[in-house]
Amino acid sequence: MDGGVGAKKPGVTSSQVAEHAGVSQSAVSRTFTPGASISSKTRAKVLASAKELGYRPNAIARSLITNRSRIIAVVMAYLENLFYPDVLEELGRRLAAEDYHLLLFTGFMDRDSDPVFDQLMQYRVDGIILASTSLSSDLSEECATAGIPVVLFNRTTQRDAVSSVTTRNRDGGRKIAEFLVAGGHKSFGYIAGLENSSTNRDRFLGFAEGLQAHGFTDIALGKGNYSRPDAEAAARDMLSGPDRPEAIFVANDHMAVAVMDVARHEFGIAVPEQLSIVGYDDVGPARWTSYGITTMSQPLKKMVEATVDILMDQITSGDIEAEHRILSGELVVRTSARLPRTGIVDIDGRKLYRPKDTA
Amino acid sequence: MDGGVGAKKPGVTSSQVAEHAGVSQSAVSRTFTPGASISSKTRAKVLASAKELGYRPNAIARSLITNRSRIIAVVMAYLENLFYPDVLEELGRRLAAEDYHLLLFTGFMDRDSDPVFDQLMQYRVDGIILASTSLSSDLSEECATAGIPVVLFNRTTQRDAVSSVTTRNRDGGRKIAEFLVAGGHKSFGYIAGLENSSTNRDRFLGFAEGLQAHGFTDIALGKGNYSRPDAEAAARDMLSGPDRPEAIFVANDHMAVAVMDVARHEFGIAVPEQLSIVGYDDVGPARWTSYGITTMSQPLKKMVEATVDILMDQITSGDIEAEHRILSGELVVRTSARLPRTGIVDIDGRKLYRPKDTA
DNA sequence: ATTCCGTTTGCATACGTATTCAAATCCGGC
DNA sequence: GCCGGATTTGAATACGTATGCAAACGGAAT
Repeated sequence: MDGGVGAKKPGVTSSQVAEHAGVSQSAVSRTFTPGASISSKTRAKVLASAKELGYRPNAIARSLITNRSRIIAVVMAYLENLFYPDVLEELGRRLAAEDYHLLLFTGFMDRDSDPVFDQLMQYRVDGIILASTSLSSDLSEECATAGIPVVLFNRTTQRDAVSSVTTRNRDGGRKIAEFLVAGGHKSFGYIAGLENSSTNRDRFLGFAEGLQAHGFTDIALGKGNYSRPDAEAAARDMLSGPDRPEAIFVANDHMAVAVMDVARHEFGIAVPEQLSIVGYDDVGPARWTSYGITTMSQPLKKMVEATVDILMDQITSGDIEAEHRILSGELVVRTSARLPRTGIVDIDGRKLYRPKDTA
Repeated sequence: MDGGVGAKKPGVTSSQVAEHAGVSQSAVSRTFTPGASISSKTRAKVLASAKELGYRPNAIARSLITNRSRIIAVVMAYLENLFYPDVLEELGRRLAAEDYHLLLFTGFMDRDSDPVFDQLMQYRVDGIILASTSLSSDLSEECATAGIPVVLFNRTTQRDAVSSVTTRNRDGGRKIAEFLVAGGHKSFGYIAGLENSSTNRDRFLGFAEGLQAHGFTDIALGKGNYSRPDAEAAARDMLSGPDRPEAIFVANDHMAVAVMDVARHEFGIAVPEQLSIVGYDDVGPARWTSYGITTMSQPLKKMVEATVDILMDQITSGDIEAEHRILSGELVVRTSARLPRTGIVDIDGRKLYRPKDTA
């Protein structure tokens, strides 16, 4: 139709290298296939010719025949929350180490990320990582029957078909409750993430349980939806009421920072003297001295490691059985919340909350 | 179970669909090729069969024959600087709109990103975006002869072979100098990014020029290398000297935030009363009320748009001629620097520095 | 020299799709 | 009912690589 446009140069093929080196195309292929049967002599010849011609194996053609793309699809949202760029970077590192590559899909918030699913499948990716996103049940079913491993990162689902990597969010929420109660607080608030996310549900559940164990049943609620503007609005609402809570647990640091800004600069509230704020994730800004957020850490590197482990296992074994890895974090104590009298320990530079009794 | 290892299920092929629909494989192909010659009747038949069998065109096989992967490689570093995740998200959006996909390579700092180059080329990507990274001259040459467009994002290079998208960093630096001089400051400091990056050079050049125009030739220097720890160290150094500057221009917001933390919380310096800080980028944290960094904005969306435009143009035209797009930013005035008496205008909610005379 | 076994090599084929070309079909106008 | 042009169809081939298989090779033991 359109005359003579878009001419990407052909590129050197293995046959051309073969001819130049005076060997068969098979020999060239074997030269670049680790563990293939080839003499060091012809191998040297091939490598010389390849270098001279500027040959590079065509991964596309290779994929077609091996039925392996060596590509992992990553679907990720909330990139403005620094936790996820950090995850992305670590994922890139670890996948590269396994000689896998990362096809990124962004911008699909917490709802099912079905729109990108077709794209994924068309590229015959070897695995899928869903960070802060999920998949409708029939699609995860489809992955299972297609033999493509799926790992949910920082989310879980009831469905059995897909694996997941999370931390003990419920324990984390409970620990935060213990910490705040031990700190002498008497009234509490919770600013939620997206309400239908498992992470948010579990954190709140644990928090409520922990408070209830000490007789506190009343929790002021706000909806932050993991978004900074929403969290600010929720904070304004919660702080302007007649009896504002003494302590607020915010579902993640990204929002906790926003809440702190609102409290200090819009309401002139001193943190932690007049208000305690606790977050979750232990993300970069939480450590900045302007904030110093007390927060439940998530072991990012271990989580990524587990994710890649699961994928590699399932890819090489061909056995797609849902596996759930649940890791633990620490309550990192900084300056955004009033301290309990006891239970704070100092471990290689970090202050952690480790009370004696495990309730 | 199947005895072998790693059995990804075969997947439905166009031939299977063809057989099921009672047509030829060509017909199936044409059904999924927009603008191909096919009757609506057979098209309907094919679509029905495709749906029933769960057929999805194999992008890998398609690439092999069209010589187009519809994949763009993005090499990106400094993901801990929120500017880049924002870029990434916008890139993802825009590429998806053009039905292209994003193969991400991370972790290659400002030096040439040659290590990943082989990987890129093996996947026969249709284009390459280098954000805060460069390529050695022979490799960019290789791209040119291979007909693969390359765009540098937020960097430039002398070499003609590759395109680039930047902002007027030199003008930006100069404007910041004007702003600070107009604000009555008498002594100045500069905390640099990576020294061999064009962005850093240009910003400093403009800053020095602007100061010199008003007779200031002495600038305290620190090396931040675009890294938070380095910027903190440089700030400590600069602020602990006997005559610390009244105003510091930090090469980007990511570092400016760190410098501000050090000044306020380690040295107890009031900002902006005792020290003015100006950054660059207008990234998320610069807007947070704890910081309120006065900063030169970079028009992120327009930059990304220009980047994708260049790529699409060059891909469809096949004409790889280096193109350099240079956009302009604004000096966004917040609370981290003392204000000049005049020149501040209010434009839909943002305060900008727009002096009358363009020096 | 001959035999035998292990290693290396080349031939042929397969992967799943797009596209060229010629054959087949359609449709309105006579 | 037939013709001509436009549209639609299918057979064949190509894309660049990996791999099963049989043939060729190499060297050591006889």
